[in-house]
Amino acid sequence: MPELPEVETVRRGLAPVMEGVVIAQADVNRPDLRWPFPENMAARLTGRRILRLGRRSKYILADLDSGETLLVHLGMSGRMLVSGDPLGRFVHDHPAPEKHDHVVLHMESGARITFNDPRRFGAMDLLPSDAPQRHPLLSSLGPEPFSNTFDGPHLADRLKGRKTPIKTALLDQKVVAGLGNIYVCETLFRAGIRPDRRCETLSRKAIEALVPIIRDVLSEAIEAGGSSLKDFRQADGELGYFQHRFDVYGRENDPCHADGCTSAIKRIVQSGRSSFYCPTCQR
DNA sequence: CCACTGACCTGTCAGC
DNA sequence: TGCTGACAGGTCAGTG
Repeated sequence: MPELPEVETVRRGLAPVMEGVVIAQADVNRPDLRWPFPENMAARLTGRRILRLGRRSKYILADLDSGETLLVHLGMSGRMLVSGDPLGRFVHDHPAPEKHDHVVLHMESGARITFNDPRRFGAMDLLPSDAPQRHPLLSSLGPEPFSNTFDGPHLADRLKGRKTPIKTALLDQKVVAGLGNIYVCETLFRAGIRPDRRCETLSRKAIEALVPIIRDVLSEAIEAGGSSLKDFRQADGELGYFQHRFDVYGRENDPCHADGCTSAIKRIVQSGRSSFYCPTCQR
């Protein structure tokens, strides 16, 4: 579900409750999510202090004092909810257990982190902290959108001559990490480019101009606490608010937001996924 | 290497 | 009310 802004929002919510704190107990309620959990995951988490909570693309990475890092992916419907923090930053009482609470971390502080994922497209794994990039899920990821290695020339080189639609290319995590369906649609609206436009027909200048737009869209979404459609919640259970600012995503037949434009937003399906765009503003 | 398809799961909603 | 089918934020394996 969650794209980079939602994952970053969750990470920021979890960090004050998890960083520097020992995992007193780990409940692992089933053998797998999308893939089997690593061997003895509960035992490898129990008693370990979390040194730092990081993020790479849509993955949350918790460095442990054992030299291992816990990798968490929220898939489409995953949530990580905090309850019962005694320091009062999270006032929520522990909720009653729910159907899809697959992993529960009981922190030494009294806080509890519940991983709930109805569709089970999420994942957890343990990897060596000193070489996270060797993990198969991380090894072929492209640059982080906010890093210095993601810039106009990189993107232009990466897309040069490709016949694939720009929408598909921006969803490709090897090109840039962290974009998903929502933020690609919003980016292309701001850029004035139709989602079905083939990369090879775009000028180098037009491709380079996408870089600051991608950063703007993502940082505005992080600022708003992500986007809540059906499932997404921040770590404290609150909704995100960026969905109120969508220009195109989910707005089929609604009026275009651009000044003076009287067109309605269109929806098309590209490689099995919906794309939304304004047929007048995007060419 | 590139481009496309189907698969993994469950829940929700629209339409009949 | 109840059934059916379409659809959902992601990503991988398999095919040509």
